[in-house]
Amino acid sequence: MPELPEIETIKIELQKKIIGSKLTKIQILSPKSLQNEKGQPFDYAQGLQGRKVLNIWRRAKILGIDLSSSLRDHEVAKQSSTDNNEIARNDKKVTLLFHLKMSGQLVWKGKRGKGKEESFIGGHPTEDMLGKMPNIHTRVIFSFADGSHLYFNDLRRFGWVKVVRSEKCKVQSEEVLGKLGPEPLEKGFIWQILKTNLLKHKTQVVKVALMDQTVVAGIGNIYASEALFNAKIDPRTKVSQLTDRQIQSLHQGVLRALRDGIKYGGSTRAHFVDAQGHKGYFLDYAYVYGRSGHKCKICGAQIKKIQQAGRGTYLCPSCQR
DNA sequence: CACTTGACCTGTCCGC
DNA sequence: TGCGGACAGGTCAAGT
Repeated sequence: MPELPEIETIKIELQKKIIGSKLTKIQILSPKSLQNEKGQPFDYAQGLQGRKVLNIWRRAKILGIDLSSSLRDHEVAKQSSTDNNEIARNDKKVTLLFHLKMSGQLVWKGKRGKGKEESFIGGHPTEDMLGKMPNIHTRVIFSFADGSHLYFNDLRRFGWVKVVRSEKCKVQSEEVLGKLGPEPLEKGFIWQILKTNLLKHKTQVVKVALMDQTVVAGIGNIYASEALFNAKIDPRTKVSQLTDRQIQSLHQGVLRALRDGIKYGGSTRAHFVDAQGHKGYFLDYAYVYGRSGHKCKICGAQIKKIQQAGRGTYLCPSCQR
């Protein structure tokens, strides 16, 4: 379920696990999944070996892992293209960018302390989440000097990992990150900003505008439905019809949905220790998403599912009007 | 220009 | 049980 809260949780957990670790090996099981800045296959994995994890960050739904410059000199691989060598020059810092899209997962497995096996998973939920690793959906494996591994799994192969120059991320270049609006959980995201950005899409329906990454970064189909429920706004309302008061509620609704997502989705599902496999995840706590036909947790009315811009939207016809 | 649809992939679930 | 079709959390390009 990779929207902002899931990526945020992965960020926090991975920070605990791999900052300072040295990359020893990268295995590419699906060549299209590991890309260079241009989106072409990155075939110079050797250029990443020996680098250390400096920092892990998130922007919208993108996770970034900053790597140091290479500690050793590398022979230029004969088979690799010029482009890829340029990106992974051994004197330059590089960053791994991850986008999980619909079905991506990041799984970390390793031993900490006295040989105790630990695992962590974040992203799309599947039944046997900690089953075999790697499995048939594993696309890239990153191995570290301490014997731990980070697995990038992606059933539908929409997701990607990109190797980019760190300097491009510092300036938040559109070229590598895409066009992104404000980070909703940062201080500067006040309701007036939401209003200004929404009003650039006056004719659109509010739910569709909320999912536009240039309006607010990181909201996908689930949290858009949940935020509108929290705000008691009908998702079919045109942006131009919204009152200031409604935009204020929506602003609060967005924050609440995302924070709850981090609280529940994050901690209950994404954090696994000793393969204990908790089953609950954010959708168990959702008010409307995925609950069509069920009773509204607030008023008891039947939750309805409609179609907007080709995507499912869930609402409570009684609470949201 | 604004908005919708299709494509990218592979899997699951539901009805017949 | 088997089979076809609809559907799935994201995003970009192409089409209307």
